[in-house]
Amino acid sequence: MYHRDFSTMKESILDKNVNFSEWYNNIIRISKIIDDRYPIKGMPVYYPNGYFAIRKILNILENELEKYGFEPYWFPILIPYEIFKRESEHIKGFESEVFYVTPSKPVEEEKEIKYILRPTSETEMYYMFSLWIRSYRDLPLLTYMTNTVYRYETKATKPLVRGREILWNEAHTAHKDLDDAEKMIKKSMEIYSKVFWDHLSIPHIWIRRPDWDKFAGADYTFAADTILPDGKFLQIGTTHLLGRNFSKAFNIIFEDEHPFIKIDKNKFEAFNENNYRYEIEIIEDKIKIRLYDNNKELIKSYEEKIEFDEDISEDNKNLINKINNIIKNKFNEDKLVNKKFVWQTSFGISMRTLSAVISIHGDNKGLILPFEISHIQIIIIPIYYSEDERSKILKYCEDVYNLLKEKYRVKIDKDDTKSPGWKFNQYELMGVPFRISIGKRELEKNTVTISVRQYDSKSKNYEIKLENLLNELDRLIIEYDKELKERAKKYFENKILKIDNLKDLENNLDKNIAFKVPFCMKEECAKNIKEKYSLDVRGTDIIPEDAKNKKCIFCNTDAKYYVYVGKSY
RNA sequence: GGGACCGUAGUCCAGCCUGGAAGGAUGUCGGUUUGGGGUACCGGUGGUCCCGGGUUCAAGUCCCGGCGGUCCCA
Repeated sequence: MYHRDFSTMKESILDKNVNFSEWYNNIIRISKIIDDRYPIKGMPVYYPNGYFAIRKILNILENELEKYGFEPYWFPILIPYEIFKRESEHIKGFESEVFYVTPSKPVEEEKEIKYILRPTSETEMYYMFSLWIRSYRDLPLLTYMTNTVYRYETKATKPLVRGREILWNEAHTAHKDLDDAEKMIKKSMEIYSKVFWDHLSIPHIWIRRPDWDKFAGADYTFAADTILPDGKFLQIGTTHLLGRNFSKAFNIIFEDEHPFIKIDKNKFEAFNENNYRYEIEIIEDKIKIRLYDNNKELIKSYEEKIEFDEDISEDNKNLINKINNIIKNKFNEDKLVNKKFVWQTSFGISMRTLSAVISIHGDNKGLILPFEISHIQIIIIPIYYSEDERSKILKYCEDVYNLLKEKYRVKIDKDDTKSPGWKFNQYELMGVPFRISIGKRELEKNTVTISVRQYDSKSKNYEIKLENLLNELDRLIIEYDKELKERAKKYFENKILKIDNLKDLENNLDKNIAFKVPFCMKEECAKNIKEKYSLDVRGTDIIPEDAKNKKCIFCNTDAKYYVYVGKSY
């Protein structure tokens, strides 16, 4: 059942709507995406049809990042264990699933761990960031790395979805203040949505993860979730505001123009030479300043009225001067320190994206790939009945191939041992968008027959004169991707049901959909939901939707926000 | 983290309960035929029965451990 060859296609059970999980497991093998016979759990081998698509997706992303000013870096695959341990929350989140590396054949007595395989690259990169960053002029630092990371998954693995080796692109940035870092978070979501929707037609929503589910070491995490045909959420991209958690652990410090640091919407802080902390809060027309010592004890507090100014930022010279003067005059402070920890973000997209493409666009005949990422975009299939015809038709195929090869990834299948019908089915299975059949008919009329991959039905055929081929292709490709996108949009329309009571949820549990419901935002309640319904609380909208006049549909206490709940991968 | 099921030819499987000669289909190779939606036939080829240990005169089959896979629950 697990490793079907093309030959057994007729017998195989491949109904996406009846048993999605089985359909997925079969399709990724028979459509030449992966070969998971490699004898390590969670580490399959990727065939060209799969690896090419993964690389292409990551290339699209790299281009988008570079347009915004990101630059590629390469860091080693090994991280010294000592460095990995530095950020306490981070290590808590990852230590149980890292691969530990011993530098040579381990001797029984020497069990000391020296290195780990990177499970994600924050720690190794930020070790270097602390050496590179000196001045505000070094910021923002915008880096990305397309690489592999390793996580020791012990339980169920699923090709492309959960494995021990992950191909992905991770971006890491450092900024002078919170505003700048949050702008980056916004931009990262824009870039990712462009990749998911504009290029790959994957419908998705951005969700603010609840605190108990955020990235280890982050202040908050936003995730792009899509929903697969079985109604389960699949996370396909994440972006994290790391705040100053890592810069404090790794000592990533820069010297700024001025000493004030924006730490919240209307809060600043600053430090004096003794490392005493000033907290400056601006509320409507008041400015409040508090001074804390090293033990976080309040030493002095002061407030006064100011003219309200909309622009609360370090760039507002008026405001900064005002604060400076108060501190100088009322707190007798000569010098505030300009050295600050950087604000950081990190975000990533992995090959999981391909599993979403396969799951959402594919049908019972096989894969359907967006034109841009298909390894073979156009397959030419010669059809002939005699030796004499064969050479003429192959020559004609070569002519068509030469016409297309500059612009498209095109291939002629000259294999005589397979019938044309067999080939039609094989390339549809592999998700090749366009087929060009060339036989006697086309040869005589100087045309080609283009067949376009259709969802769950036979290809649509167009007979086109050779001189119109390039123009017609342009048009058909746009139409192909447009249909793909419209189908995906329609697919997603009824995937999330917004409801206010538990009965409606219970009645729809078997409908392969997700839900949006009023929720109390308590972790304990989320745990109960998981236990009782196997549903995860995925989080709120990025700007949470208010549910203050509602009751949490699970525990019936006052609700705070609407959250997304559903089964998940 | 807990549980269920599974691993036999390149692939998909039967055989295991009840121990006694390694099977089928498909692929692959040679040939004939066929070719516009998975041609048909003839002949050949293909096995560390996942690995290690145990029980037994005898293990694919029973027992234990590991590796790998699928699913369910947390």
